[in-house]
Amino acid sequence: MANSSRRKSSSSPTLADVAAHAGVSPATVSRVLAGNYPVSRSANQRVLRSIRELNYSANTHARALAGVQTKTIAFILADVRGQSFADAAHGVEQEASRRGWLSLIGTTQGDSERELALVQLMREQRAGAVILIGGVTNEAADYRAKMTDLARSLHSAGSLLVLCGRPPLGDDVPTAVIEYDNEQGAYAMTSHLLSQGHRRTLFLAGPERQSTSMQRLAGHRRALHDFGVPDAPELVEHGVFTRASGYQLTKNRLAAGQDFTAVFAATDVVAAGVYAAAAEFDLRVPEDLSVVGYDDVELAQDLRPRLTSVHVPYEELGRAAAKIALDSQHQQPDWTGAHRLFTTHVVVRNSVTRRD
Amino acid sequence: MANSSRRKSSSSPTLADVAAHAGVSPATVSRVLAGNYPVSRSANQRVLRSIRELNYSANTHARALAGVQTKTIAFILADVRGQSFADAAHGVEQEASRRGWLSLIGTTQGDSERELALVQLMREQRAGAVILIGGVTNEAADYRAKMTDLARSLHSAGSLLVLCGRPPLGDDVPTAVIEYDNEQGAYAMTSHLLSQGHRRTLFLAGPERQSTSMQRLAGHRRALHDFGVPDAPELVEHGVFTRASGYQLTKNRLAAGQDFTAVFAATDVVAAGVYAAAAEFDLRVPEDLSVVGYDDVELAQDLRPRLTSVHVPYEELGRAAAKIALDSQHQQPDWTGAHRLFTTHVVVRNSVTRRD
DNA sequence: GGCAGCATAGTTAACGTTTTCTACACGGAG
DNA sequence: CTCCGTGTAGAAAACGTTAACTATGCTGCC
Repeated sequence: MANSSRRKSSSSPTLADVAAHAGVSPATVSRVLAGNYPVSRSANQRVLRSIRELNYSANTHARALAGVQTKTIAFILADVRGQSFADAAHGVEQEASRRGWLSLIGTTQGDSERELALVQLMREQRAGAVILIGGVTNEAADYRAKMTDLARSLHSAGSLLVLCGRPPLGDDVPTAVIEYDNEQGAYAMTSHLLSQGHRRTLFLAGPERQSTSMQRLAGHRRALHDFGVPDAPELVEHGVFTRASGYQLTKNRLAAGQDFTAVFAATDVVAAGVYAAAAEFDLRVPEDLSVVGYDDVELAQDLRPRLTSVHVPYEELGRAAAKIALDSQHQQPDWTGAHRLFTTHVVVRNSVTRRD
Repeated sequence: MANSSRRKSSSSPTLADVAAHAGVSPATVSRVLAGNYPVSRSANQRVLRSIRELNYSANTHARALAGVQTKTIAFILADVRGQSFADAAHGVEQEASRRGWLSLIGTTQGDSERELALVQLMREQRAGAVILIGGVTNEAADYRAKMTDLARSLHSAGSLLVLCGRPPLGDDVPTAVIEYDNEQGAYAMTSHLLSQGHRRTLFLAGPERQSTSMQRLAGHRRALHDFGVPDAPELVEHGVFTRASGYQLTKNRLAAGQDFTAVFAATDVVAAGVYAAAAEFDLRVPEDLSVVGYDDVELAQDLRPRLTSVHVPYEELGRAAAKIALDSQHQQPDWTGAHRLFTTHVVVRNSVTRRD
């Protein structure tokens, strides 16, 4: 009495199955579901009951194919384990779910090839918007060209590419950009260090070709220059944004003999590594070594001494990105890209001491 | 010369557009893409060139509708910001991408309604597998029934529901289960505390109806019982798995007068909150108050003193879940559910002192 | 020299929705 | 008593792929 199709007895029921079960046409079922067309009370109830009895759920792909927009927003980041990006992801998620959108997270592990592939994938999936969070690792012309193409094709498909915490692709590329002042934050932090008398600061940067890393380093250098402190290339080390990296780099430096009074870690978790290395060499923070970080994640308050850091409003950044992406849905197709810049500021805690 | 369709001049090019541009039939283009059928050298090249020139990308929805399996694995967790789940997510991601699958993360914020909706959504999206990580918040019959239905319908669609770190739904429900010994870990930790002479331990549990929280509490109670320590309901507080919760709960307790020598926090980040509260009352850890946590995330090593915690192999958990989910793809449809149990163990650091 | 077999190519029917178009009663107004 | 909205229903055409059929020259074998 129930299903007449034999071949797919084990597959999910389709709209046609529901229609047959309820004794109406497929169109009527679709209408009950959409609720955008008058359907008689009795038909409505029968359909609803059949849906429940057959445990029917619509096939999103068919639905998408028929032209219904998939309310999906994608955001792509390097690694979920980084507290800062997780915060941003949370912001995106929050804003998206508030509007009834589904959000998907994809991770690149810092690989720009994988990043391109993911954006491409999201374009194929017809995501309503794609948000890219975090610095760019690859500034090769080839990469830029490909990403530009993707931005254009996303845009022409009614979607939008949002660049969050990374440099724009160019004025003629249809993207929205959300930035925070990386360079300025580092400038302020280094100024703070200098004002406390630190003339030799070890800067633990991120990867050498990573935009976030380079911007922070640039801010640091500019402050040094403005304060008339000569550039000391030997006081810059490149690593990755992990605790292990901070630990290893610091340990190596300390083993080679300490010739700096402070360490500026590119990230709070890197700073945690610095703390660990310092402890191993029986160096007290901040008495023997001052340490500062960047991002101001929760961890900064749990380290002892509490870590002086640069605050970045990651969650808000994510929320703003989602907001722009979602708002663009109702805009004209010729909508011109938004550009927002968030500010950063130094949060002073107890990890820096005065030196003379 | 290029596109003849006018209505959709701004939309993405379709396979038919490519075919027209290359002067071949749609089928040939599809074959070039799939590479599962002989195509002449010349046709192949023309198609490839047209694809590049038109910047074509296949519509996943149409593809999925035509029966091609979407290589997508979904994993659903409460909150990306939790370090432990992020680790698990990383494990899943790692394993999935290793096999060329895309993984999507969805978050529930601990809301079981949202969890059901997400699984439903993933079922609609025809995900190859759905992994649920973390404890269940709702044990209502209604919830169980719905999740059971979803598991069945996922299974009958050739997909699989993997329950990770949460109790099974029942023997007759087609799911795979990955667990870790929550109860045993808590038992071991409380035993450790008792062996150090702590007779009054404040247990900071998670939400009252949360399986992980309840299992840890059960282990704690069993140890108490086995050591002949009378049950003290006033020494159990329920909160959530955040630093703020641990901080507030401990502060309240401390303000009311300390009648315990140790705190067992349900989670490392909760323990971080305990540290903060203790510091505010000028209590030294562990001299004045011993503290232990659960999960053994990176943070445990950054707290001072270093936190004694129960190690849970989250990343491995995630990897195992993905492995089972992906392996099931090649299995018989009547494949019976796997069940794996990971063990946990106490990692002793410096946050507990002896009491007599 | 007819014909099986093979390498290519095109036709066409799914796949499961949504969304026009039609279709048909049923009232009430002229 | 016709005619026209109006409320409700079904038929059928998209949507963009894939895959199962056909269709066509060839090559080479009896």
